[in-house]
Amino acid sequence: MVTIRLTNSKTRKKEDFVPIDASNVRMYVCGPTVYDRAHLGNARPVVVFDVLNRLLGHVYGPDHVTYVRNFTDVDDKINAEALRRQKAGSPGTLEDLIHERTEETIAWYHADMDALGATRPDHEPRATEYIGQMVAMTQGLIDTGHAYAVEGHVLFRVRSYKDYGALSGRSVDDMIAGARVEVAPYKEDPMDFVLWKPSSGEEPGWASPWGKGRPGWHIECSAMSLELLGESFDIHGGGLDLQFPHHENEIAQSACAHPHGDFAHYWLHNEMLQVEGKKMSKSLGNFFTVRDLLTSGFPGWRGIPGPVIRYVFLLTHYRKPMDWRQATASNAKRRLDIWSSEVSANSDLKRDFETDREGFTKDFVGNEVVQALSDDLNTSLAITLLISTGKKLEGAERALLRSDEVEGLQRELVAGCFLVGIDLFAYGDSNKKRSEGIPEYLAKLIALRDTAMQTKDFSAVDALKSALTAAGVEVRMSKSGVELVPGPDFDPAKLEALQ
RNA sequence: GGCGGGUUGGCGGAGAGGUUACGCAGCGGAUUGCAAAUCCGUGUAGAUCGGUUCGAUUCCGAUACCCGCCUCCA
Repeated sequence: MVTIRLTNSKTRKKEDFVPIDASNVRMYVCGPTVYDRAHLGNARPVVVFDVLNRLLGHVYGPDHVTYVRNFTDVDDKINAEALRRQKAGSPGTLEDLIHERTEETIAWYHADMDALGATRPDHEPRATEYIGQMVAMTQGLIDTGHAYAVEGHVLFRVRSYKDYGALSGRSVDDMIAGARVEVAPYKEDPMDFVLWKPSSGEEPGWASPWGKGRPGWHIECSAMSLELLGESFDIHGGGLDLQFPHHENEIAQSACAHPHGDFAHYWLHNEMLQVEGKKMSKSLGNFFTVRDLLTSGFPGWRGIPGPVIRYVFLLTHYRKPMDWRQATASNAKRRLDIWSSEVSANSDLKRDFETDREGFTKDFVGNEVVQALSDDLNTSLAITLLISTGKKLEGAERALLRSDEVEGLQRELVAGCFLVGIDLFAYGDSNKKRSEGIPEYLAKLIALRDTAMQTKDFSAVDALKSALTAAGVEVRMSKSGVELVPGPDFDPAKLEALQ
């Protein structure tokens, strides 16, 4: 069996991955707060841990991996949006509006992440469904002296956990030194963080021993991972920005509430996303959602297919800052177009793959690709290997191959792509859909060109060619024939206008 | 101020203590009604300084610069 190696934030080292129970490998990843559309940065951990989930499934069997990713549906921003809607005249109670908002956002999230080829986790718990467990865990922490209730709040006593700060490499004293921490008069120590806080009149709240209130953010993940994965599990993932304080606080809570468990054995953190070299932010004007990219893309484009976005993500190792750039996306699209056209004509292959994608992948994925992914998710190297497989199917080399060799390379390419979450056939099919209407122009162009070859008058050919180019269709002519390829800015409406 | 990460050819981006990464762009050639595309070939590297070594871009140390986190932003 392949040994997976992962960089563990807890030890800062790349380690062999040894599951607690190989028949049930367990992973928890912090999910989104569902108050609005996911932006591109939100998608990075989704793709990273989706690849890991697929790899674990490949190595241990899909039925032997449990992947949990939560929805945080208790949040001030959600409340604010619901309140705004109520004031704008939306019918229903505030609670209805909150529910409406979270349901809507979760549906968006699913649609957007599905488009990126991310498999849905086995469990997607919502914080509001685990309030009882959070209250119980909080009470337990009070009982053992790790937390205290004051003025309707419950606070975690940071000094009661000696390893606090170990994950992020800080000491409580250092943190206080440079600190921008909220100093509330009721805190024993400025670093103490909230487990439960009171809700005012119109805010949503749940009954608790400390009055009507709601859980703190950190306790949510501790309670949900305990419920679904147990006191000890294998992998905990999330963005690097969550390492402190969120993950540090999770560890403190879980370790103190369940001193006999180990909580997570391996902590994985993905680096952040940048846009054209800068941090994505609303003030810089380079902020966009996944949906924006899927439907619009770059200026002049008409949407970027999800697999193309995923491919761009895969080009950068998850522990390095990733830059989202138009040039990279263009290259990615081109590569996927080439790959899908290389395999799309093989309908037997398509049928085999679509009958059982996981089984097909298991059987035909290249060993080197699995090795690359197993080495701390080296997706960039995996892509390089796939490029080299793809290259063998192009150009002069292909002519030297026997048909069974071609078939073998095609299988390897399809399987390798699927292991990193790209379905080449589905991608090809959606491309075909986009280019509906093109074939008739192809026929027209060929006819015009044939005539022109006789008459030597190419004006009609050139006119149609530039019209097609203007509509975003790339025109490729050679001795062997004419090919029309829709580009990212292909606009069917402009094509209609030609008639 | 504290903590962490990074610095590879024009750009992006890997592996390996000694042997071509790779992709894009560039350049030369083939092909082409023109152009694009395609095909063949090809140059360029590892922040700085020091150490270990027969030999380091790869290991160790220092310096410089960049980035992130320390704010319920993934």
